[in-house]
This record gives sequence, C-alpha cells and structure tokens, in this order.
Amino acid sequence: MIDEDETRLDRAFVALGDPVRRAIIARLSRGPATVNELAEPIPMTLQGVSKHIQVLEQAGLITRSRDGQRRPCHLNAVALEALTAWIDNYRLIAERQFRRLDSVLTAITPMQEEEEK
Amino acid sequence: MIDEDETRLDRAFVALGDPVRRAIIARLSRGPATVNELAEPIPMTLQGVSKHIQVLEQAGLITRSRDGQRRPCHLNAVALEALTAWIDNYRLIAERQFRRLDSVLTAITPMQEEEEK
DNA sequence: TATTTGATCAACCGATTGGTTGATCATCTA
DNA sequence: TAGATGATCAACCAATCGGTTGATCAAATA
Repeated sequence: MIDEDETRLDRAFVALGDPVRRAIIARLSRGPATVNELAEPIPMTLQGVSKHIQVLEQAGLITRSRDGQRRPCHLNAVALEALTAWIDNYRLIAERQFRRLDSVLTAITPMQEEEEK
Repeated sequence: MIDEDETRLDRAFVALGDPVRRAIIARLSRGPATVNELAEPIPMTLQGVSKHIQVLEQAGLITRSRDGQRRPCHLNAVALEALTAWIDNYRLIAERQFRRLDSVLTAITPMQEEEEK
C-alpha cells in the first residue's frame, strides 16, 4: 500500500488516454448521468461502456451514487485537481528553463535579431 | 489526419500513466539529459528506457536535439500546458457543479448543521 | 407474481504494451 | 584505421487492454 498514490496517478492518466473515456468526462461535465445515458451516444455495447466507467471510477476520476436500480456518475473535481497539480509543477519548471536558455542565447549572440532582418 | 490532436492527447495522457516515464519527466525537469543519463538510475535495459523515451517523444512531451552521437532530451512545456488546459477545463466545471449542489442542499435543509450537533 | 429495465459478471479474443536479447549503426577517439 | 561508445532496430514473449456475447442480478412495474 506504499505506492497507492503512484498507482492512483497511473490509473488516472491512463484513464484519460482514451477518447471514449474523455467523452464520458465531457458528458459528465454537463451534470450527472446514468450508465445508459452515458452509453446512448457511444457506438459500443452497454457492457463496453460499463467497463470504461469502471476504469474511470477505479482511477478516482468519477464517483457513483445509487438511485434505485440506477448508478448515476459524477465528476470528481478533487482527482482532476491532483492531475493538474502534477503536470503544472513540471510545466512551470520547463518554462523557467526555457526562459533561462533564451536569456543565455541572447547574451551570447546579441546581434542575432539584427542579422536576421 | 482529422483527429491528429485527439491521438496526440491520447498519447500524452497514456505516456504519463507509467511511473518510469513520469520519473523521466521528473529528471528532465532538472535539465536536459542523454539516453544513458536517463537510463542510469532505472533498473532496466538501455533499450527498454529508449522505448519509454520514444513514447514520450511521440506524445510530444519531450523533444530531442543532437550533440554528436548523443541525443539530449528536453521537456516540452507547450505540450504540458495543453494537458493542464484540458483537465483544468473540466475540473472547473465540476467544482462549479459541486458548489451549486451544495447551495441547493443547504437551501433545502437549512437546519441540517444544527441537527447534527 | 411475471416481466421489464438498469447494470454487472464471466469468459473469450485479437491487438497492443512493456520488457528482454542480439545485432546494427554512427560517431568519437587511441 | 580499429576499437569503444551512445543509441537504435528487430524479433520475440508474457501480460494487459478494448471490445464482444451470453448469463445473471436487483429493482421497478404490469
């Protein structure tokens, strides 16, 4: 259980790496929906869609409640926030590196802009 | 070629769904590195690491330059930004939904907090 | 109670993935 | 020029994935 966060992060990223599952996320962003409602526009069997939903649930990206025999799905904002936080961390570092490299280059070849004109 | 963006997004998310590849991203956040340098701390053959790097490159998450026989890798901030933008969009919507639901619930059962005490 | 409906479980299958070993390529260097 | 080095290519393998069909379950309804 020591790498529980790691596998959770794995599952979340992999889950988003499928266009069907991203379409489900997009649909849920307009409000909760049942399995049948989510499956309706997708050219796939209900069981197939159900599997995709389970992947999203195991990744923590969605949660499910119970309403009689229906199982409404909801987006989980907290999980999405964890993903953006992870990516954003490295994004900012990469951007900082790029700016630093840029300043080094302009310091080495200060006439570059003029020459290109 | 109509769904080029879609498959690019697929590849990027799937690429991040592997702890080895995320470790490579983390290493590159401290500056560019060659294949050998990236492979050194990873308990895997050089060919295995090379494959992971190719996955990251095809996903657009890293770029590669040439320095003699070396192929230094660099983080691609632009690709990371596209990912955060995608996730953040739905995250914000989900949070807004949650707040709205919250306000509806407190409006329906205004005495809930008191009863639970 | 019998039937329909929403959803899952189980088994299967082809395609893809993640890793290996062995060979090869291209560049650097003695 | 002859090795040594950085990196990739090719073939293979076990495991996982994405989808199907068929059976089943539990709740709603006639």
